[in-house]
Amino acid sequence: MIKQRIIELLAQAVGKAQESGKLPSVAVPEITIEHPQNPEHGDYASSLPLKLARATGTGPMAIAETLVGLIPPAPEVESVTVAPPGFINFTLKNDWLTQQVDSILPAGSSYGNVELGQGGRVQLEFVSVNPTGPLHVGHGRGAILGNTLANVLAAAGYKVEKEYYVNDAGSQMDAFYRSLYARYQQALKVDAEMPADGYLGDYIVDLAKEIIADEGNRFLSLPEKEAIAEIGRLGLARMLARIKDDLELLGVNFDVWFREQDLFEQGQYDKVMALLREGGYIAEREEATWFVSTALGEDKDNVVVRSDGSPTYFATDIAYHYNKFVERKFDRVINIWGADHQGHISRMKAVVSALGITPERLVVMISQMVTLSRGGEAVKVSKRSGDIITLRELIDEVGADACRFFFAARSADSQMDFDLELAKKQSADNPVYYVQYAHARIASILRLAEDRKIDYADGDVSLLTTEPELTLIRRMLLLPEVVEMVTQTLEPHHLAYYAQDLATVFHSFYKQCRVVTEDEALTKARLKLVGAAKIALARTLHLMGMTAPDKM
RNA sequence: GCGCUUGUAGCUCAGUUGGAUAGAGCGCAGCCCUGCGGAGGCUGAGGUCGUGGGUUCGAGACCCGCCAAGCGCGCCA
Repeated sequence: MIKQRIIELLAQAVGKAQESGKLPSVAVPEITIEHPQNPEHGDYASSLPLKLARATGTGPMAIAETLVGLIPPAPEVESVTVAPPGFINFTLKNDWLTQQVDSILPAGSSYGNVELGQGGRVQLEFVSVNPTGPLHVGHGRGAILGNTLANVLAAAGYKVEKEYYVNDAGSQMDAFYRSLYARYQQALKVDAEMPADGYLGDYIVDLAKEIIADEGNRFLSLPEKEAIAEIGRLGLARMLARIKDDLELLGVNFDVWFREQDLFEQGQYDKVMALLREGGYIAEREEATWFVSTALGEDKDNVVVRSDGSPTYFATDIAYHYNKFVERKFDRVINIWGADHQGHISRMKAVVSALGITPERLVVMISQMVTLSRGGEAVKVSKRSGDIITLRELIDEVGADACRFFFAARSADSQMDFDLELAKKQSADNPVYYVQYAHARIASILRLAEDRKIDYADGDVSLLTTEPELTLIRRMLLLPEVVEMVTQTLEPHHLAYYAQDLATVFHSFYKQCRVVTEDEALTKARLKLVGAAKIALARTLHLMGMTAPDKM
């Protein structure tokens, strides 16, 4: 990557300066470069002299001059200049820029890949909604966040595994099973009351009817406990299938669906509890079993086994994370949780370190709340009451691509209001279409070239000399940097902004430079250029899980 | 009360981890179709970056206080 190359050039200059004594041998801060906002300042700029000035007690301008004199000539770089109060500005060579078109074209759908991960194994666990009801829009946000991140990490050279943790044990599932049983009975004209902690949504009624259609009334004759277990199993399977369908509509899929129940059946729960006990992290008190988080600096201890002998969610989550790190040996685990789980993070980190795992290997991202409104009026959301806007309704209204873009374009840690009216309205004039339109326009140009049987494989990219052409190339070259940034910050929203930026630059180029003209040589060169732009746009859209249409 | 997150243009949001003149989309006021897709291009108006201090060559970003919003602080998950 060119960015890395510039950093190396700078590092070399610093090394030489210190060797020759032109620069005191102080510790050199990490060399960073950035894109100046003013294009007159070149393609890359470093404020290294300003930072070195403090440590060396020398004037930043003098340091900058010294370094610039020691930067070796490079085929990529046109000029290196000093600018007050102590910046070093790099400008790239035009021929080098145009040559990049010839390297993007063969890269194709792998364009944008970087080697950061070195095959490190990363697990991304996200959505993981209790299968007690359909997904709603907030879950969609987490799904898109996780899926986009997975795509980017894979592009950065990590081995990524996407996982959905199915909470098929625990009291909430129990309430779901009992609710379903009550609805089942009611549908068969048997007097039954909904449990006090039951789920009231209509989808349970529908589920009960589906089960009756398939299985009839045979569960009525079973003892209640057995009937609930049988119906529960069927309901769970159906609920999971619906969740899977909804996610697939969004283009989100998982490599592993991990069942909470397995932690018990495979003995991992017992194993991890024994480990914690050996480590002295377990205390018995008030008839319950506690994880002594306070020993690790937490505010309070947490119950792992209730006084009735049943494990808490926290307890199984401990076993689950033991499984991730120790049994399955992921180098890094990224969990995406909803904002309401935020209080769970620090005790999870504490318990991970109690198990002897470096807590830095666990990253928990919080996807903030999505509130809903209709035309500015808030919509209350509650799964219990059944008053929810489902993810599926949203997809039906605005389409999967718009959903993907809309959610991915916002940073995870600021909460967002989703105005359903606005989302609909925006779908006619949405950045989604702006970006996809750029791709379709290029496809149209390439179709024209094909119709006219123009073979541009031998196009000479050095003919691309005008400002709109070079700007477009510069923007395409940013994609690997964006992939790198998203990988480092775990903030996929940069991708959405890049997509818009790239599309803007293309549309502007399109207005100023006609591609297919009488000038055969220039036509071929520009066909190569837009071909490369198509590759960059398509890759960006695909990383976001969106389609890159050739026609709209 | 304590913890996490947020506060930037009328609205929705970026701001590359402390750099040069704070940006985009929508909306608003205009302009541009003799040519590859006008779902487009161009110009303009619009900002005490919640607030008060501090750190330094330099702060929207970092530290402290305050204000406001959301979430959390269960033997729920």
